[in-house]
Amino acid sequence: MAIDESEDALLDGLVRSAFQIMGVLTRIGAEHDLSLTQLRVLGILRDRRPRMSDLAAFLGLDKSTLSGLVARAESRGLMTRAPNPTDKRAIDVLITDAGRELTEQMYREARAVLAPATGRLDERQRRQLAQLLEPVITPPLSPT
Amino acid sequence: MAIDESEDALLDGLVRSAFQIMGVLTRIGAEHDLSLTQLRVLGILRDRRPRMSDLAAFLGLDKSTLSGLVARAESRGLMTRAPNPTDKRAIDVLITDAGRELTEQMYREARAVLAPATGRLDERQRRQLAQLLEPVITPPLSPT
DNA sequence: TATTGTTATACTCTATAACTATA
DNA sequence: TATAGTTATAGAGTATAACAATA
Repeated sequence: MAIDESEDALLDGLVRSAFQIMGVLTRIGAEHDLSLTQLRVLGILRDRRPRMSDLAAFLGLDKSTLSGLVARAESRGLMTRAPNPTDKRAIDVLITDAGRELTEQMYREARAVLAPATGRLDERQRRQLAQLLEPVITPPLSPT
Repeated sequence: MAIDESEDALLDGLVRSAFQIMGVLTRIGAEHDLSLTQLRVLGILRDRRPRMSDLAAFLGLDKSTLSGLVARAESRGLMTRAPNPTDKRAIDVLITDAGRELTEQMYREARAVLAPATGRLDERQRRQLAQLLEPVITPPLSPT
């Protein structure tokens, strides 16, 4: 079987861009006393209201890890817990208004920090890059 | 000032693909008892021999953090430390043969895990995606 | 019985501060 | 004086195991 160079080159590019993006998000999160995972959860909660166990599964974390993470964010007023309407065992996780505002601010900061990088592409190339990434990305949690 | 949709869409795609790639690398690293950072350092050392402080700066970590990280990897035979030839204060970090083999194995594993995702593009699209990512990526440490 | 979530515990990663050696 | 690296220490993130409540 022949070696597929295009896959190697793509993997390399994806990995390097991933580390770069993670570096930016880690720093922006840290400036607001948030871990990368907390920042990620806030991003997910912007348009979803998952139960604890689904969120843990999607993040690849143990449910006990999420208990602590949500508790810390809740004590800061960024997330809330609410009983799931249909399953009395389950707890839904929700973002608060303050959490939403903070998330959007951090997103704007990330956009500004990465502007020099994304600006090396013209608008047509940016659209094309976003389109090419789309099929590669795993679908996120279904809404609800 | 008008909102630039193409930048928002691109940022969103980059962030989501970054979390996906990080998830894969984190899991593969964990299967080999390596943290994501250790995996990343091994990747960097494949073709570089940086001093501790340059590596720490590039990774955005404190030098004390790197001391521990390299010590743990050294005790497992994956990296080595050697005095810098020109500055007696400095220590260079090198990958060992065992470290190189492990790194390449993990890279192959990542490639296999991501094959279903990258395979949703044809070869021409993969090349195009890799090319579009290139300008966005921050240049890594200069060799040596 | 199986699943959801929490708590107690232990380990790893990370930064800060204090120190030694060299520039 | 400033820089390179190490060590001691403390805080946050994570998983495992044991538990209570519900399906």
